[in-house]
Amino acid sequence: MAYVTIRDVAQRSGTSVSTVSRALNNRGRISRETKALVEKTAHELGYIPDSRAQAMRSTRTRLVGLLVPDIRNPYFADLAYAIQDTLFDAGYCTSIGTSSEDSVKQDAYIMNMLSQHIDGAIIVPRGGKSKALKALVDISVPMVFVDRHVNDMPEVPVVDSDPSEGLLKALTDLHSRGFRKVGYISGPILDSPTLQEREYAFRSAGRALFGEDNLFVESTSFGHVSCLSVIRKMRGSGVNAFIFGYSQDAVQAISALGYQGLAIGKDISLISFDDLEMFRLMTPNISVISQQVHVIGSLGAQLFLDIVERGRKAGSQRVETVYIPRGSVGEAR
Amino acid sequence: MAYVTIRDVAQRSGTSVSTVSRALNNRGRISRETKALVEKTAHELGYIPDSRAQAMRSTRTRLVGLLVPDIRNPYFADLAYAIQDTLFDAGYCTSIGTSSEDSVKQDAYIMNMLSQHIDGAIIVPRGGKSKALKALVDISVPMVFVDRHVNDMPEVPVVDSDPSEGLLKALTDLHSRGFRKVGYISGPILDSPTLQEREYAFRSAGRALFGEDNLFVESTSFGHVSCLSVIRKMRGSGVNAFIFGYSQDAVQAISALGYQGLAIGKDISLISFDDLEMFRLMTPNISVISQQVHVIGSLGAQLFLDIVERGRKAGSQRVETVYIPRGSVGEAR
DNA sequence: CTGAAAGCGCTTACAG
DNA sequence: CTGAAAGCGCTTACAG
Repeated sequence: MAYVTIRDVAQRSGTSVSTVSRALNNRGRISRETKALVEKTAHELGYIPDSRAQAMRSTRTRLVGLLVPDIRNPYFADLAYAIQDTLFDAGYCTSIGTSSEDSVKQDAYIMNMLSQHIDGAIIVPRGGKSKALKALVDISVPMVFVDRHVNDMPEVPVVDSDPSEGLLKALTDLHSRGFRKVGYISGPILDSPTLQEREYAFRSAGRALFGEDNLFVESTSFGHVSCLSVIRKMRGSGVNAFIFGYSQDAVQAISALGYQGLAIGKDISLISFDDLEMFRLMTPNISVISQQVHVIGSLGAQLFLDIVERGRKAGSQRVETVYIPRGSVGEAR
Repeated sequence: MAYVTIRDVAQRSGTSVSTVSRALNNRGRISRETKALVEKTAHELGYIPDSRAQAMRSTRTRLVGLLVPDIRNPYFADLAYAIQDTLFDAGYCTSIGTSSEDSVKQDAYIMNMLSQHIDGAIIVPRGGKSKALKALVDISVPMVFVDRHVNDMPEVPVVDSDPSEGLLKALTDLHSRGFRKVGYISGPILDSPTLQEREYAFRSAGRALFGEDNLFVESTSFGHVSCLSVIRKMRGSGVNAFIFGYSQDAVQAISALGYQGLAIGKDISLISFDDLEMFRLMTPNISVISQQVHVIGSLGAQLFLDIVERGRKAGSQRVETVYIPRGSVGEAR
């Protein structure tokens, strides 16, 4: 562990510490030759500036903390990727942490980030206004929430997804193909405002197009309600088109239906939320309502940069969902 | 942005900066009451130690850089999760970076990490011995490679996966169920030593059990070779049991076979590498050869901790794959 | 048991 | 255009 310091560079190039600093940062007046000499020496010695020391002087670390519930969830992985990508291009280093949907871990991670004097935080929050979240606001660390919001913290801008547009397009497609009844499997809705909002949006748009009586909605919140039995029941009522609010339910249903000899896109039509890679790999390709997670991520990062670099406190934004029709939706018969 | 410093705590508690430091770090002799007073004051003021300043004195940052090719790949997401989890419990903060399978980005990220004076790095390397990788070794930053190795860097310990055990068990299962021919779809093998090793291990174990002539191997390296056509061809030769070296091919095959009305686990038996969550959701559940990514991750982290905390330079280790039989394998007929 | 002082590696006014 | 000095927030010998 032998780091080269600015002092080493100064000695070797026969200049002073301050001259080296200026040469390397293009700040202040400096002669062409000195600059060239210093740069050459720094390179030869393999000098890497110590960003901690830099940060201590400038109160800028160019480090942002990103906190997601679980990086193993493809949705959050995509989100993290998009955010990190945008921030990297803006010269920021992103430190990704995982809260495991656990408020205690979330807070531990935030305190850790705070002790590194991050320039800001992008957070998919869980639970309410916790101690660490409050600390962030108290120290007035630039902050953006993504995908979810916290009830008592209206001062923090939020970028999340608006399900209505995608659902409307999906329902319109089903209707135009002759379906007159639609089933909606809303997933484990209990603890998830996101899933709740999707169900609500489904009901609103569905009512107008199909009429209240032709909407069949069921959640899989409770362990004993299997997504398959729900589908069977609905099919008994003449439902042949389904929308899944929760993509895991869709994955489960698709293979089970195939196994039962039902052809997707012919015997049964279905659409799922979330444009997962596997949906594009399957036969037939699965129609989806995409949250455009990449847009959410880069927009969240943009909002953050607006606050940090331009001191502009942007308002919350919603990203429209988009319906992507593919082979899993056929004609009604 | 108003951070409370150690000086604030000293003033408020009527002590000195050094006393506060000692009280909070349990170092040196200190009276019970002073310690209690300082702790109380620190808490009241919401003091968060500046870890950059701490690090500058102690030459330890408790920060480790983790570099994976793409966090959106479920395998790497699992790996990152396991590593971060282990390191977190040991008191380290993990900064996850993404190289996008791009040597330039990889190097940029490493230099960035280096400038934060990380205590070490855990890396899924791509390509050969790059400049930044060399810099890490030069500064003798503790380092471990995971999942892959770099040819010219034998000094860096590697934790990766050994495909043979799992393959042997999988093949034995197929044989005991009466299958006498096996197909192996090896995936886009061209640039992947991992996939190459799997195919090689399949051939070795398969030869002993089934005989050279009953092994059918095909890669999907080239865009125009579809995994489905390969399966069709092999079935024409009387093959009804398949092993997939590359899980994406399996996902694709499973839904396509279901769509064609073939029942998995009855008409056709299959096993895939990688214990993906979706394989456990499908009907029937898909038998897999698990890399035990969680074990690889925590072992990698352990190896790293051995180096950093105990100065013990551990050797490379291989993690056995494990065969997990499930419903997608039936009896031959 | 406690405080004043030095120093980690940098940047930034301030002289010259 | 260049160098000496102060100071960012902390820890750690060193006196007392």
